[in-house]
Amino acid sequence: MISQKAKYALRALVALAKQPPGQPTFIGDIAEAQNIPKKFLEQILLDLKHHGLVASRRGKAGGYGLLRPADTISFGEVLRIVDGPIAPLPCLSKIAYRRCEDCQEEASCEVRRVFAQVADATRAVLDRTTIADAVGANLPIRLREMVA
Amino acid sequence: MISQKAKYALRALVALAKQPPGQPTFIGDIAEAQNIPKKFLEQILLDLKHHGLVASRRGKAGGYGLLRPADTISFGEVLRIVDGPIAPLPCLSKIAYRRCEDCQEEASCEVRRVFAQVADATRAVLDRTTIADAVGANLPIRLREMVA
DNA sequence: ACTTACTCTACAGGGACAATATAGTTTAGA
DNA sequence: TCTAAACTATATTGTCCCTGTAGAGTAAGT
Repeated sequence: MISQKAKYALRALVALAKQPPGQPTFIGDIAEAQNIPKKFLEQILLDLKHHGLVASRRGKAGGYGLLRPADTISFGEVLRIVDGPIAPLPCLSKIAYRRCEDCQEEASCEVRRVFAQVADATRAVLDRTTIADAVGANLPIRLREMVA
Repeated sequence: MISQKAKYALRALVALAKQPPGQPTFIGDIAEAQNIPKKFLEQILLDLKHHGLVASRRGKAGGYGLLRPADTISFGEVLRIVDGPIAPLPCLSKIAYRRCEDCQEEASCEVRRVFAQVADATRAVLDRTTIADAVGANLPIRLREMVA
């Protein structure tokens, strides 16, 4: 299960990607449209900003916008920022490897071997799919052809 | 991340599968060999027993053993018993479907669509791989050929 | 009977999750 | 300049789950 926070983050990024670039979008608008508690969304977007995914402008005409093109932001990257490692076992994480204290030798661990396959399959989807893909998949067929 | 409990359950089942069938194995022996807290393992095996994966005999010559052949017990089944749904979102679970209260319509949810692929890929591995596969993968090459 | 091992229920400590609260800072526009 | 709207930042709260312990009870072999 991914966290509620990660789901919010992805939905917010998709919403931002649909917005015309250049002019920022209010947190409040995203929160309302996406049914996300506003103060919670503030934290999330702030976090994404610290990681360079979005940019903000303060003041009355402020708001948030994507800092990088939507097709360079993968689901995997967002999940790692918000939820931490994707791997189902600490001993399979690339960004936060940790040995399992309770198993003798990693090389012969049957459980690890199976979950390594799971991790590979998961990463194949999450690191390949971008926010732009998600937005694109939702366009009407006709429109999608025009884009392609 | 899968829970520690699920990891213990899988390791215990693999250990039982390696044992000669017929005679039960002590919880204490498995706990020691696999570095699992004994009382915790008791709970786990009891749970697996209630779900028909293992059987137990009480008394001095008691212990646990697999109730079904190891090649009929999939990793997915064990995980669902111990950790609950495998799906990364409640709205993608087959055994415990729950609508996401906070998203408008499921059909057009971009996040859901992406994670549906993750769920499929994950299930493809977990529901296809059995305890017997895990045990078999660990045999020396020569022996594996003899089995095959 | 007695020992050993399984059965079952209860519960406790810690940490993560999902917010909420509060205080402060910045900017646009009247 | 003044102020409202918006972002920034930190602290706190309540709930739930994970991991593990404790202890009393039950069954079976010797």
